[in-house]
This record gives sequence, structure tokens and C-alpha cells, in this order.
Amino acid sequence: MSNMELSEQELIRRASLQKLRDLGINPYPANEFKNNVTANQILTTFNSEIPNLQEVVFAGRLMSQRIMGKASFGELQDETGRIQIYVTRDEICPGEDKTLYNEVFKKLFDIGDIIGVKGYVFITQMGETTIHVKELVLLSKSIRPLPVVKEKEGKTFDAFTDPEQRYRQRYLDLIVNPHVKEVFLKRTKMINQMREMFNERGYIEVETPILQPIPGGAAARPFMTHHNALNIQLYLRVANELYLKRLIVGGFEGVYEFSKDFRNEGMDRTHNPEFTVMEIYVAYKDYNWMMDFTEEMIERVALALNGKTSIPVGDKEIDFKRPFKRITMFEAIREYTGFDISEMDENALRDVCQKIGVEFDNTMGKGKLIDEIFGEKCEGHYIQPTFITDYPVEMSPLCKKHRSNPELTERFELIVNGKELCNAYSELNDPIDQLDRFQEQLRLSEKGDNEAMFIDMDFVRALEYGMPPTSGMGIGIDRLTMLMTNSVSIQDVLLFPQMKPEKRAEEDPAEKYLELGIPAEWVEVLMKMGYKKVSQLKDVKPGKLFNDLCGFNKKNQLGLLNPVANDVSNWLN
RNA sequence: GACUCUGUAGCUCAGCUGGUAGAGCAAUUGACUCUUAAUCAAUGGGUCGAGGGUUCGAUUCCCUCCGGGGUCACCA
Repeated sequence: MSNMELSEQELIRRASLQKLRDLGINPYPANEFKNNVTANQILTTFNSEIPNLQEVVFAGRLMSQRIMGKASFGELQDETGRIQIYVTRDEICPGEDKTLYNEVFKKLFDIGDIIGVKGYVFITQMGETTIHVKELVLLSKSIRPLPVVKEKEGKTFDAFTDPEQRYRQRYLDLIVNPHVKEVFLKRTKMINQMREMFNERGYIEVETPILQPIPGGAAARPFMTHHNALNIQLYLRVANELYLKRLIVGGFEGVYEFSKDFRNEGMDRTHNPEFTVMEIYVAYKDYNWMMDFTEEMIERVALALNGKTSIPVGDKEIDFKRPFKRITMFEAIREYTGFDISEMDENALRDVCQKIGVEFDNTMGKGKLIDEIFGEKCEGHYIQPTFITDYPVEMSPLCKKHRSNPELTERFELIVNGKELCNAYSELNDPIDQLDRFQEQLRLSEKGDNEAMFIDMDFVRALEYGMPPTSGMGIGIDRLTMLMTNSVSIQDVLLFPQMKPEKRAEEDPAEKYLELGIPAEWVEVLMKMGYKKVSQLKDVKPGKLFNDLCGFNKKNQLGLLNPVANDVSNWLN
């Protein structure tokens, strides 16, 4: 990058970097820095009466500096928080040479630098726990200014809030917005809790293919890719369900996977093209058992994260205390529309849609119509955790038929805050029924439903060898995190949410300018002046360009030797 | 994809009906040995997202494009 593209503050920091090197200070030292304490440890364990922590070694990022002549305060931030430091000239520079304080600490250190200190902990007159610094060392120089966020009495000033920058440059967001880190710590804690619970029960964590020849297990548009050596089309998985069930066939009796899935669909507050799902399959269980299991898991997570089962979400309070409400889909529809659809055929369902104002078209079968009614009229009403059970068979091609009604399946979804959180089945293990259902999906697909499933014949073959009765459950980890952290957007619970790539203005490579006989140093100047492409030079008058170049050189004090007017007109020919 | 709001200094934002831009913090220089949004004084910093149009003149009005937010559609 040429210096002309840098801001004033960046130039100053690069100059500081050079001055540090000139003073014999390596701005990026290689050696280990043996810190022995964190900010949080100091803040929570220091006792001024003993006193303890009299030989601390601490490393962190300099977040503020308050210089008062021969003494200074600053704040260092590590992973656990911020701690104030107190630096005096004569203590870090005991001899005659005061350079380390006057030059290095006061002038060459900037907000954002990573530094290490040695000293002892004390409490200032203002009551702030502080490290009294006796030694100071630069660990990494920051040459790009950080947004400076200030805070007093809980009020934040100049908060760094631009969503675009926060998501694109998450590292910045994490540095200056401490609450952001909390969300991701909770996310990890949540996953750890779940993993712990599954492991306690002896279930096995497994990994299954992300690149799949048949994107099965869910009806969604997949991302496609190509394998060169095999010369085949591959898909990024939309689900891992069929692979986990193959493992149940293979004799594992409890398997789970935290799975990144990919769906080539729209993006919004609750959808990211890649997202995380936890799926678990347990042999010899049914969906009733799985409801109990799911309740236990979610209650446990809520307690671990927040110490209580009840959590604020938006302007509501959601309580994850067991047991959750259970209601069948038909009852739910009756509750919110007044219609009993349990005996209705496709045409009767269309009438109902008409009457209650639910849009539909002719590609929709019975299952899709019912789902549409539920989605439009019921789902949003269930704020507290509610299991919706017994979905129509058409909507659930991988789910076992209901033990008491072949029109229905043994399926439940957990709805929280009006949105689906979990999906679970008594898994279909009848291979002949499974193939029929796949073929029915194919017919739907031919009818125009582009979300119907692909047929995975190897999966059917696996079932033919025999799969024990099994219950499986999938839960959206991103959405669970949103609930548990009261986040409104999926982007707030993903460290690096998908964004459109940043685009830089188009510009010609330097060679194109050099070909015209323009010296390299003037190419940079032309670019900076706005001539990003050689074609832009076409209609420029040589005299004007000559004047502009000289003027730019002078104004910006580039110190270049001005070109000769004749040369400039030669460039333009 | 549609509608709508939005893009001005490193950050947060002003900028009326068109006359090439302001503030606070940050930065630079100086003063200050217990400050904490430190304080005080001075100084510098901007192709006002990109391109085109109207105009004597555009950050401002119009069009196109590129980012981003929100709402809706899509997401069994």
C-alpha cells in the first residue's frame, strides 16, 4: 500500500513504529511473555490489607491513557476485562535516561497497542484497583487507530455501533464492545452443557460428511460444488440426518453431531446460509421419550447460562421450566382457527384456507396446506415453550407413522417465541414405507414443489438391513443462542455472519500506466488524484494535468521532482 | 426479489429552501506526580460511498450503480 492511501493517524503510527525501531525496541518481539494474572483475578482477589498480588505480570491492550506530566494512568484490557495501570516517570526510568517514559510511553505508545507490565497492585485515592507499574514492555504495536468508546456511570459515549463494520470486522467489535464477547461465551457454554449431558449418558459424538452426493435429510436448496478428481457433482449438506441414522443401523445406540449445515436460500434476521444444528439419535426410544429429554436439555442449558429457567426475550419473559406445554397440531389449529381439520381432505382444506385468508396454490398437497395454516395462524402465538405434536404424514417423509392414526406421524416441534426451535421424530425404520415416502416426495417435486427431497437409495438399503426403533431430534443452535442471549438477529450470535464481499473501486494495474511512459512515482499520484483507469487520461489537457501534478506534489509535500511539461504531454499521446 | 431508510474526519454525529463543510472524542504540540468521558491551551485532519445529469455553481435536487439497516416475500 502506498503511503498516500493512509490517513494522517495511520502515517503517524507508522512513524512511531519506525522511531521505536530506531530506539532499539522491537515492536513485534518473538519471545514468550510470562504473564501470571488476569484483570478479573486482580479485581476479584486483591486485598489491600494483606496485601497480596505484589508481583504481578500482566499483558493486555492499552485502551486509554491519561497523562499528567511525570505520572500517568492507563487501562489495559485482557480477555477477562480491564485493569487500570499507574506509571510514573522515575519508577520506570530510575536512571538519568527518561526516554522510556517521555518518548516511548507518552508519545510512541498508542491506544490499541499490546503491552506487558510488571508491578504491584494497590488501590488509588479514588478507590480504583490499579497496577503500579515498575517495568513496561511493548508486545505488539497497533498501527491502525481503534474506535474510542468511552463510558461513565454505565452510559456509553461514541459507541461503535455501525452494524456493517461490527459484522465485517468482528475483531474490532470484540475489542471495543465487551458485551459482544458475553454472547459468544454463552454460546460456547451452552454447547458444552449439551455435549456434557450427552456424554454423561454415553452417547457418541460423531462426524459425518459435509460434502454429500445426495443432499438428503431435509427439503432445502443446496449449495452445489464439483469434485475434480471424481468428476462428480457434490452438495454441501442441508442436514446430516440420514448419515446419523446409518450409524444407528451400524450399531451405535446413541449418536450426536454439532453440524454446520448449508442452505442456499434467503438471508434475514433468522437465516444465515451456513448455520449450526445439533442432531441426536437414540435407539429404542420414541418421540415421547425425546420430549422429556429435550425439556431436560433446554432447562439445563437455561440454568447453566442464567442461573434460572426464566429469561427475558425482547419485551417478553420466557420460562424454560419443565414440563413444557404439549398440544397436537390439529388441536392447535382448532384453538386458533376454530376449524377441526382432522377429517378433512385436500379440497376441504382449501376451503378453510380461503375462509381464514391463508394463501395457497395448486401445487400444495394436504400436508403443505395444513402446514401453511399452522404457520400462518398458530405458530406465532406460542411464546412459552410448546411441543406441537402429530404432524400430517405428507409433511414428514422421514418420520414414523403415528401408532394410532396412519394419517399422522410421531413428530414434534418445539415452538418458542413463535418460532420453531427443535424438530424430532420417532424415526421411520420401515424401509418399504420409507421408499414410498421418498417417491411421494418425488411426485411433489415433479408437481412443482422445489423443496421436496431427493431420494437416497443407499439410505433405503441401510434401513432394509434393519434399524432399531429410534428417536431423533434436531435443534437450531443459532436460534437457541439467540433466545438464551436475548439477541434479535442471527448475525449477533455468529462470529462471522455472511456478508456481501467488500468491493473496491475498479482500477487499472500500475503496468498500464508504466506502458505510457509514466514514471512509477507519478502513477501513485495519478491514482490518488482520481485517475483510476488509464482511459480517464484520454481527454485531459496536458497543460492542466501538468499544473495539477505540480500542485498536488506541493500541497501534499511529496517532495517529488516536478515532471517536465513536455514529458506530461508525451504520456497523454 | 419488492418497498423503505441510510452512507459526511479514525469513531459518534450536525450541516435549513443548492454557494466546495462543522462539533465532541481520537490525533499532533505544550503544561500538569492519585487520574478515570482527566483537565487546560494551541494545531492539523475531509475527491461529503461511486458514476452520470440539471445548474454559473451539487454534500444538498434527479437518475444509475455499490455497501449497510429495517419491513415484507422466500426459508416443509
